[in-house]
Amino acid sequence: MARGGETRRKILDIAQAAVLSKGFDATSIEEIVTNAEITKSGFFYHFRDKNALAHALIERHIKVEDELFDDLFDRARELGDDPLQAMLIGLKLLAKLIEDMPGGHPGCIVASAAYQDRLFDRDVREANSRAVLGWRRRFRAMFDDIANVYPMHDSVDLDQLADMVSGTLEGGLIISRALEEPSITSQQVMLLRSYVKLLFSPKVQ
Amino acid sequence: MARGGETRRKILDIAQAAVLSKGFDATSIEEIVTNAEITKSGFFYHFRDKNALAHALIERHIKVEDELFDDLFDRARELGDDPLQAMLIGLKLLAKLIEDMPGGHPGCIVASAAYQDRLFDRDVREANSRAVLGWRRRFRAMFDDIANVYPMHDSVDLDQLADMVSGTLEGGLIISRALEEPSITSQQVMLLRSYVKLLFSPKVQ
DNA sequence: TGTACATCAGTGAACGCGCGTTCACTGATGTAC
DNA sequence: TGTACATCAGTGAACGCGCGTTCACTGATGTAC
Repeated sequence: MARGGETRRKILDIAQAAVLSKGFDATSIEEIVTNAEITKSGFFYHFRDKNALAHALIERHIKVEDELFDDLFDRARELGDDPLQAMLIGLKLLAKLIEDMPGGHPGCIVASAAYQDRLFDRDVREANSRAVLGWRRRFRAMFDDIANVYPMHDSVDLDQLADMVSGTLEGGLIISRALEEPSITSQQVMLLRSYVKLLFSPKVQ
Repeated sequence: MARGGETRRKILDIAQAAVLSKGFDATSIEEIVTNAEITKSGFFYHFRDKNALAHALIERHIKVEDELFDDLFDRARELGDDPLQAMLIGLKLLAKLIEDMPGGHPGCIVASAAYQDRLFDRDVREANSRAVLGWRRRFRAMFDDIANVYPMHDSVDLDQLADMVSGTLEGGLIISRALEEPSITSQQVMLLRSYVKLLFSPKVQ
C-alpha cells in the first residue's frame, strides 16, 4: 500500500485535468479511480463525498497559484528597481510562463467552477470567492506602490485595476479554449502590460 | 396545442438559464420539460438529442449577441463623429447596458461551453469557435478604422486588441460570478475603454 | 363544400445504464507496555 | 523483544435513483382534389 498522501494527490491531479476539460459534473468518480488505479471505495476513504473533492480541488488550486505568483513577482522585484518596472517585468514573466506551457495553459478551476456554481455547496463557492479576493489584494498592493510613485494618466479605481489582472487571465483562457489557440492568453497578458505602461509611465513613447 | 416555434423558444430560454447557472451536464431534460410544461417526448420532438440542444443554444446566442452589438455600435457611430469617439461611446453604452441588467448579466454560454467542451460534438465546438472569430472580425474592423486616423502610442496587434474586447467581457463575467458582485463586468469594460483611450487619443490628459 | 390524407406538435410508458454512496470487511504499518 | 491493540489505506459487493433515449401512438390543423 502506498502512503495515503500520494494517492490523494494522484486523485486530485487526475480529477483536475478531467474537470478542466469537461466540467465537474461530467467527471465521474469511476473514471478518476480507474486512472488512479484504486477502487471507488478507496476514493471515499479520501473524500467524504464529491463535493469534498471540489472543495479540495479549489483549495489546492489557490495554494499552488499563490505560490507561483509569489515566486514570479519576487523575481520581478529583484530584476526591476521600482514598483512600476517590477510590475511590467512580472507581467512579461507571466506571459512567458503561460506561453511556454506545453500544450497550453490547462485552465483555471476557479473559472470552471464559476460556470457550474449551483452544483456546489456554499463552502465551495465561498472558497472560490476567497481566491479571487486574494488575487485582488495581491495586485492592489502592487498598484498602490506604483501609484505612490507615478501619477496616473487616467483616473481609475485600483481595486478594479487589480481585478483586471485576474480578469485578463480568465478571459484570455476562455478565448484561447474556444479558438483552440494556446497563445492567446499570454498575448492578452501582454496587452494588459501595455495598458499598465500607458497608464503610469511618465513619458509615453 | 401551441405553435411549435413558441415551445422551442421556451425550451431554449429555460435551458439557457439553467446551463448558465449550473452547467450543461447538470441541466437535465427532465427539469427543462417540467418548467416548459411539456413531456420529455415533447422535448425530443424539437431536438434530436441533448447535443442538438447545445448546438441550438450556442447558435441562438451568437445571433442574439450579434444583433445586440450591431444595434449598440450603430447607435455609437451616430453619436460620435469619428471612429475613436464611436468606439469609446460604444464601450460606454455597453458598460451601461450590462450595469442596468436586473440581477446582473446572466453570463455567456460560449464561456460556459469553453470549460465543458469535451462534452460536446465537434460541431458544437466549431460553432463556439465561430462565435469568437466573429467578435474578433467585428472589433478588428473598428480598430482598423481608428488606426487609420490615429497613430497608436504603443505598438499592439489589432487582432489581439479585438480579442481583448471579448476577453474583458468573459473575464469580467467570471470575476463577477465568483465574487457575486454584478457590477464588476461593466467596470472592466470601462477599464478597457480607458486603455483604448490612452492607446489612441492624440493628446493624453 | 366535403372528404381523404399528410403533417405538426406533441403524449405515455418503458428501457437499460451509469452514477454517487454505503457498508462490512481486511491486510499492512505504527504504538504502548 | 514480544504481544495486543489501534490506525491507515484501502477492497468488493450491493443499492437505488435519475438520466437520456426509444417507440408506438394521437388529436388538431393544413392541403389537394
